[in-house]
Amino acid sequence: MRLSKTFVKTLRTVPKDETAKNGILLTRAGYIHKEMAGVYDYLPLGLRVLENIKSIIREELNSIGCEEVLMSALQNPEPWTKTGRFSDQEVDIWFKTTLASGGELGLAPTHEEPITTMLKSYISSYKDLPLYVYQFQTKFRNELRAKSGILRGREFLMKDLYSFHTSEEDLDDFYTKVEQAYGRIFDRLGIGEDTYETFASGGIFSKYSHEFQTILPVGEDTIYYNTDKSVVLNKEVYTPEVLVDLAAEGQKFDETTAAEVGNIFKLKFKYSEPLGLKYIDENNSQKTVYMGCYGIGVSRLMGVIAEKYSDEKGLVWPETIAPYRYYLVGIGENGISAAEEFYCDRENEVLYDDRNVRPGEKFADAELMGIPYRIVISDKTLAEDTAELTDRRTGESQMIKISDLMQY
RNA sequence: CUGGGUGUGGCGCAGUUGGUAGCGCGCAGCGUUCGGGACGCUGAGGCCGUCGGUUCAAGUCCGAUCACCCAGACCA
Repeated sequence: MRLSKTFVKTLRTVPKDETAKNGILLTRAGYIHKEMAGVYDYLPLGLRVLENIKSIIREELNSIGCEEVLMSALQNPEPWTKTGRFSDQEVDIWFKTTLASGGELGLAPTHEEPITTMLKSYISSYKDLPLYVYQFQTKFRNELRAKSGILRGREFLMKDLYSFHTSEEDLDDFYTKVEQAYGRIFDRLGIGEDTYETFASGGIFSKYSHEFQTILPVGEDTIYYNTDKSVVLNKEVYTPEVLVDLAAEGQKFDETTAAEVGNIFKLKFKYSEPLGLKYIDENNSQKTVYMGCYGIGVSRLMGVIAEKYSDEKGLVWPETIAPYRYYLVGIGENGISAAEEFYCDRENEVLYDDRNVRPGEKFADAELMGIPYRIVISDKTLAEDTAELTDRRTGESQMIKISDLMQY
């Protein structure tokens, strides 16, 4: 991308209505634009980060046999009524609206009901199972109070995966596969070190669920962990009985705040039963499908990573999700034409600052935007037949041969 | 939802005892600059969140309402 051609601009001042670091930096660097509280637009750079996060998740889920779909955001109340979840007393974060003809609609806060209902059209035999279906989808939740930049929005992007099985053992097996896939995903996103699989309350049909919590000062959850972090649990289940359950009684636990980036549930029959998702087994008898669900907050992850990877100068994206790998600056007539030559055919990995502004401004924006590597080609470096390569994270520069650079 | 705070050009702000809006950044033009957010000159851009009231006169006073921020509660 040529910076001279995009509508996005960086801001020197801190927006008045952002106080969380992720909101401030992402806004200043031109990744997001706020529409209203908890509702954001993703600009070209922000969209690329989101897409990079999605790609990593997609690769890992596809590798364990998941299939991607895209379901509707508008919700027919009927299946939700069957599970009792269309009630505002049950689920108090619905956005609801009416059809021109008078009927009521909801904007999906999650998708257990519609996917269970949808798959009734496709699952009839044990031969159809297991099945793992996921999507990246905008969810709507009418939060009483949106806050913390993109960490807690009313409209946000989520990956939700649902699995369907003929037995509890099969559900357990797949659940383990997802746990492992999630571990790989968070590693690749650069937050593996600080992300813990955490015991949390499980709802009606299973004792516990698991959350993936990333340690973060502005996180909304409180978690407890033992000395070697082999047992980590959410405050909501930090009770003597649970510690006994986990064979961790008497151990010393420390407290910290964390942001929930993923949550996995063994639903079993919670939705398949009331919605009638059944199959015929080998003996020609009707059985109810076992289900699991597995979420990852995609837009929240972008905020969490922005919070974690940043310094006083701006963002510092991990290479795996950075919108571009290189930030290119040409200085002087010859420097600029060499930069043009390098940029040619590398539009997808190079953010080329071809604006007619002074170098200092470009350097400042390169740092604010958090592009992993900055390449500067100037008449001065060309005199040595080199270009300067600077690492955003360490700030260290090295001179590389122009001929080597052009090989990249 | 409870408590506190804030709404004035694209962004950040000032605006006195009520008298018809100003600064910095940004933006446009010209010139000088050009490896760490340069500078000079010229210029464009706002019925002051919204509605109502008081007044000869309201950004300023009164009432209502909406939005945004923070803390808390809530978070299927």
